[in-house]
Amino acid sequence: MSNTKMTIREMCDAFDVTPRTLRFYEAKELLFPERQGQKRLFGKRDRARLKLILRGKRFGFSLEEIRQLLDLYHMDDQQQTQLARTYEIARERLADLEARRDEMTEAIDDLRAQLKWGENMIASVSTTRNAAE
Amino acid sequence: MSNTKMTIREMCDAFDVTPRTLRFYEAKELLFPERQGQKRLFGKRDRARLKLILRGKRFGFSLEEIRQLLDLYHMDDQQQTQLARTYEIARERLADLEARRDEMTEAIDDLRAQLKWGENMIASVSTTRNAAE
DNA sequence: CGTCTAACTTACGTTAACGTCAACCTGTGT
DNA sequence: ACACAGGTTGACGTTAACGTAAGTTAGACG
Repeated sequence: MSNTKMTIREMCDAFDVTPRTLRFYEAKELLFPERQGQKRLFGKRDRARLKLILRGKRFGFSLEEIRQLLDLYHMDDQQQTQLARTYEIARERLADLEARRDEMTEAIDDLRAQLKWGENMIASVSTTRNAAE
Repeated sequence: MSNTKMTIREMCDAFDVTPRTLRFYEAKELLFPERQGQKRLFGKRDRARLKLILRGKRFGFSLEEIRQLLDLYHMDDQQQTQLARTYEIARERLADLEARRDEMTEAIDDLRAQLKWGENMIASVSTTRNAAE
């Protein structure tokens, strides 16, 4: 089930990462698996976190930056004092993301234009093939 | 002017990078400044390249991946043989970028929802402030 | 000519994010 | 009881992307 605790190997298979990576993330306080004896058990919370971690990496965030982002998703209790502060950080991050997405859209448009140019090139080359010599 | 060759320092000031970074990029064959004596001179082509490099980095691409992307923008002559192949790679990259942008949009929506929740939290906290004790 | 300044080369140092290896524990099957 | 599969903790190795320091060279200027 989706609410079952998973072993480290199940996690690795599910998310395509190595055990070392999961232990590393725990050491860096990005994940907090329970312990049954000395073995790790990853619950729903950690799976959600890992998903966000991997997503963040794809966006080029460092693990440290990701850790801060994760805290935003984790403020279910306490932290009333820092709540407003955290909220502000979240707004900045959002602005960040939006700016990056816009820039990415720009890049996509650039590349599209480049492809258009490439198509013409290919067409030109195939029609001019042996008219040069 | 925009078509003047720039010294390394001018480049650094313009793009906010260090000399070491520019030399490093040259060593990795991402940039190809001319040489006047032993000094480097960066022309329009290298400025365009550097812009794309920095953009790529913001998207989380490695320098090696960026180098391949740059080659797409550089096929002005020769390479007729590999043109079609290069074109295919470019299409894949484009699909890549679009997928990432979509995922980023998803992340943005998630974060927006989270912020909404945070607003309610803040409101709730400030009205319930001393009703607890 | 001497000295500055800006660039250069060479080379070793650093940080992040894991990989890899050795040695130990522990539950399960035979 | 014994082996073994799967997990664990160090601890050292590796790669990417530069930082940094030391010594060299080349043109500008008083």
